[in-house]
Amino acid sequence: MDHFSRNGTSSTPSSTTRVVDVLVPVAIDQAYSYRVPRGMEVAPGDLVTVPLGPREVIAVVWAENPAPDPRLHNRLKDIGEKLDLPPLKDELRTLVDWVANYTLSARGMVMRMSLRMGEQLGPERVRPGVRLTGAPPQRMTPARQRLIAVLSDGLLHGKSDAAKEAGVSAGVVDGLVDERTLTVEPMPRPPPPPPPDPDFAVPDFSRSQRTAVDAMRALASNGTFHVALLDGVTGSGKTEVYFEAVAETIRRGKQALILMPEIVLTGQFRDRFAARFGERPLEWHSELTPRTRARNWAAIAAGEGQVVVGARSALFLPYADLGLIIVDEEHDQAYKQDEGTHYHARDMAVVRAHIAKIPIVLASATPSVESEVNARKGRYQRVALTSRFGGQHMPQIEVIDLRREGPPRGRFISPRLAGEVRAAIERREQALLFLNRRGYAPLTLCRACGHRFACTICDAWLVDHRFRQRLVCHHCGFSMPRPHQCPHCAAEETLVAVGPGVERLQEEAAALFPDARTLVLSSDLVTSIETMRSELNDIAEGRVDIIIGTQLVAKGHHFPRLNLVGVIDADLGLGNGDPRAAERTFQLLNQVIGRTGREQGHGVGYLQTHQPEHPVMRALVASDREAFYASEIEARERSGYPPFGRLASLIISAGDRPTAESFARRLAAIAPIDERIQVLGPAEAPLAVIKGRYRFRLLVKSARGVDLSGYLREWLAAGPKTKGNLKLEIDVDPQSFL
DNA sequence: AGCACGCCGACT
DNA sequence: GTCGGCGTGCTC
Repeated sequence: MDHFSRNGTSSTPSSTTRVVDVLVPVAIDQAYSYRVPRGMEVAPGDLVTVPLGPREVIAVVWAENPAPDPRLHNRLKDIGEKLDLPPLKDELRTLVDWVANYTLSARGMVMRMSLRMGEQLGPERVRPGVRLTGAPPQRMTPARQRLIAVLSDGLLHGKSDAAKEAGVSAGVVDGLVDERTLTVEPMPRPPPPPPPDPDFAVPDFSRSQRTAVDAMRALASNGTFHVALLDGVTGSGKTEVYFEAVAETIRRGKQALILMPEIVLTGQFRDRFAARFGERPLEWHSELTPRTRARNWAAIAAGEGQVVVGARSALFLPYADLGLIIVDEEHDQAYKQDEGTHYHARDMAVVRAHIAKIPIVLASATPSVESEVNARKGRYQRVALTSRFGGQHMPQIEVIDLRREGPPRGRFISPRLAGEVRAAIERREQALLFLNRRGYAPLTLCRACGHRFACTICDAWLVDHRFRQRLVCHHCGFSMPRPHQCPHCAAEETLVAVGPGVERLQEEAAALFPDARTLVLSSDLVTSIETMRSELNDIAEGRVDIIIGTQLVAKGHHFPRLNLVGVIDADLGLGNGDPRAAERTFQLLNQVIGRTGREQGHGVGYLQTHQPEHPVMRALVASDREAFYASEIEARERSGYPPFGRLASLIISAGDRPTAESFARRLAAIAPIDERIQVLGPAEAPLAVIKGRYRFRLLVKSARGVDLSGYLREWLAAGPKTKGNLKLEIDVDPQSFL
């Protein structure tokens, strides 16, 4: 028992002292108990500050605690203060508990995602303004003259704005303030932007869109829990159609959340939104500055931000009155968070909609197999948009069999594809060469001794990046200068690049089409959103003939002059043992080829492949989506993979192999017996070493409908304690197997 | 001796 | 997650 009371706070609680359970934003699952100071009124959901160890944190009152643990009675501390912010609603607290339970992560960490408002919650900084009120200064200078001219209207100008407009430094402004020519007044706070106008510009919908539009409006006005799968091919006007559900939600005075997989989208998206609603939506993503983050958080909590466009973390925000969720590109893998709390934002969005009893729309041109099955079984309402808007045709797709008509050794563009690209350029059209591989070459080896350059701390080859003149590990970021000598046999200039990357493809394209203007779009070459925007603009304005890109080009960009896509290696994503490989390849290739023929209506896609008979290639060539889903659903059902069975993965990692392996074995050995559940492994994880950590994996496979989280919780509670640098990562419903 | 760094456990 | 405590090992 602690006899040394801290700060005199640990006096014996009298029967009148109220105690509440408070969830603190740290990696702790239980709520902690705090005393409520006399005169303070708190209720579950309230934001408070509490002392936690040596510091003070913002936390949330989670529940009343009428019977505090007697072992803690003299250690309970007081709540600091109650913050003047709207409380977290029941609905959000239930979601936090639900997600923490499902993902087996600490509730404190899940709650933290709702409190990500930055530390800038204090009152808005007042911007100083200046006004011309006094006599001209004794000494007039040209700079002072210009400033006075700018302020001659006698109105209040922002101090830095006025200086900028007059082309003078802030010192000149201060000088005139000292001379009493100008007076400083606080700038009034700019009024919040007007809410989006649901009737600003309602588009004329085509006949084929109208049914879908009606469904969207109906779902939004019913306002109850309901899941719709908005299934529309690229170019069918999906966005404009789901905007009608958003409009209806605004009319009902409620908030709408639009989730997006990649925030790069918001540039073009923002403009489309403004064209429809006359205002911009509120944004939420990791690139926000702390100030904007705090402001947007407060606006969302106060119900002022009526439409929020955000990345997955926007799901956990404390909306004052959420009435609709849209998950755009619902099939996108980027919705899965793979560190900290492992959650799938699309799935948790459905959970939130269910808890809040509101409608949700999942939109995609290539729905995830999970959502497709739900639509087929009638659990989700399917709202289909089957044709492209404005008379555009679906692209035609052809296979180039690399076994029969492949390029010469060391080259990657087949003669037929090269011919088609040449013809396109001659027709003054654009071509896109797609290769989902950054850098110059994925492997470098020594011709003399066979030495291969591998990362020293990961189980991966180093990727040659010629543009940066370095060999780079794509898993940990390690890099080294490109050597000229083999470190193994000391031979000079014997190193050869093996396999293609986009940089090498550009080299080949430049050799094949010396007069064409080429541009590489790859995430590692994107220095800023601004240059990316100007490059996209160059493409749109026709200043580029051949675009060479990775996955980055598949995401939502609109290339008006593009009519030809060549997929350099259509097999790249297949055959790495990942049960979702086929689905992902189908979605990615479909999306890339969907970039063509958006305006002139005769897009063609060429798939270079070694396996033209693969169901993915066949379905793409025949434009037969049904065939793909039918074969994929059948395969999943046969093997008991999601959504017909459930998976969880446990990754055990440690600084040395034996520690990781023996822990994994001990854990596997005590897995509770359950005839509906199989525990597979431990096996070395697909990437056995990352950042110097040795990784083993246990795969838990169960029938559909089994409470996997409950099973895992019970199992792990009885398991050996993780200690030292040994780490156990739990991923319920894993998406990727790497 | 003095301190940088890493590991460990507590946090109501 | 974040802090302090404490051990190890290295040095103006």
